[in-house]
Amino acid sequence: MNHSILTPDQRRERERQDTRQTILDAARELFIAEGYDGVSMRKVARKIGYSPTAIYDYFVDKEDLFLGLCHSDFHRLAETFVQIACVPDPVERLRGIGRGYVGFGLKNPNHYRMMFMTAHPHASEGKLREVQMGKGNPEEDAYAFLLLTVTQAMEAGAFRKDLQDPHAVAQTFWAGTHGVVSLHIAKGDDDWVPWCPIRDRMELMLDALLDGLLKKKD
Amino acid sequence: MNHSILTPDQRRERERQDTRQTILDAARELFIAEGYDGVSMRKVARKIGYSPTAIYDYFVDKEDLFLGLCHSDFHRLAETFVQIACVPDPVERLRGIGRGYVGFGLKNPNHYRMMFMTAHPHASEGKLREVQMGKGNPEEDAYAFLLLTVTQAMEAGAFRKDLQDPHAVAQTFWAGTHGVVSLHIAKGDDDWVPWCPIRDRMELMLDALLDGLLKKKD
DNA sequence: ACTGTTAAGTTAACGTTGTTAAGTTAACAG
DNA sequence: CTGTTAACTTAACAACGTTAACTTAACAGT
Repeated sequence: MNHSILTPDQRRERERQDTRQTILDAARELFIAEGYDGVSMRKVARKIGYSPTAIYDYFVDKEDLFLGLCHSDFHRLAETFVQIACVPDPVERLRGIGRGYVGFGLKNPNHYRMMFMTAHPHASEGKLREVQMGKGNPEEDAYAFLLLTVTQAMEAGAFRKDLQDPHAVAQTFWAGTHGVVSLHIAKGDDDWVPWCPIRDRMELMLDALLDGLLKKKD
Repeated sequence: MNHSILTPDQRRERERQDTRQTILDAARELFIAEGYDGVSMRKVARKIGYSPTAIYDYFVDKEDLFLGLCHSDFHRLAETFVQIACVPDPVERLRGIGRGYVGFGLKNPNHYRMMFMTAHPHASEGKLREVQMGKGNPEEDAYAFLLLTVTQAMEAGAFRKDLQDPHAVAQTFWAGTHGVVSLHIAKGDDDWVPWCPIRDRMELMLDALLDGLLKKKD
């Protein structure tokens, strides 16, 4: 092990990343359990035995801390999509993307909420956040992957011929799957709507939406 | 005017409702402009020249105040739907419901957010809230109206014959429209996705989803 | 006209929040 | 040995939602 030959600078940098990760781990556990508003900086600090203000040496504010978590979740989402890339039929691939997307939201409801159900001011003020969240990051990659798949299906002549804009199709597909998962997260516990099983809703959405977008075989 | 023949009890009750409405009006304006988290009880009170705690004589807490606003918004949404009831073709009526629903969300994004994009604990604790938000209120009515329209279209034989559960169809339709409007509210300002016009997205969603649900004419 | 009750509204306060400023401590570089 | 810097702490600020205790005025009953 090259443990002892590290320069002090290197060692300090590694310790810094370790501490950063410790904060992230504790914060993740809390955010998953209690949601964004249910977690305070003081709670996170108490959990790792630090003072609340120490966190500000690693994250500029509370949102930045949560965004740090979302960052790796975007990565996981993109990884899910990459696994789907090997499915040969582009339409089947689309279905897989939909299932992966909904499944991701059901597994990480609080992060999904932060990622896709709350507006971030990011673009208008700070530029640091633009770099962190802007084009080229995993979220962009996820949309880019969806767009690519739609384009491939389009080139294969799978869609209705009046559908020429891959963005329109991709965004509609996204909206459909997002509707299923976000409605479930926000309202799935309300018992005055006799909800069908979430899996059925997902499959029906994929079936109907794709069927309505695809070229009719006659 | 029967102003002077009111008993003191009646007059006081009317004044109470007036004050309540004053609070609601001020709160609405603020909530629409600044969103739920951007508004504090103190801000509302300052706007109407009352002390912050006076509001608590009319609303049990901040959420209750906002729910009071949502209440009338649900009413307005239901009214929009009632206007659609006269459209003869049930499928066209469904399309109208979708347009009305999305339009409502675009016009009242902050209220839409509170109504459909945030989970309320309501069911598990207080019973006052159950009465206010439970079955029979306009939100239920809106869903009931959608369900009724779906059922009518189903009885008219408009849907694929493998679709037997009107709840499944209604919830999928809801999810589709909700996906369009909620994604726009949460992410419509992000410029790293080249969004199509929201109206196009809505129409394509309605087209594709309905087409995928309806019986094929062959 | 006096009295008790009640509603409407106030001020003061509690505990919590996100965040900043200033200070401490220890490790490093020259 | 000294100056610098990173890591971390304590103290504090302003704002929050909310409660408790109080004042003020209008009413009902006698």
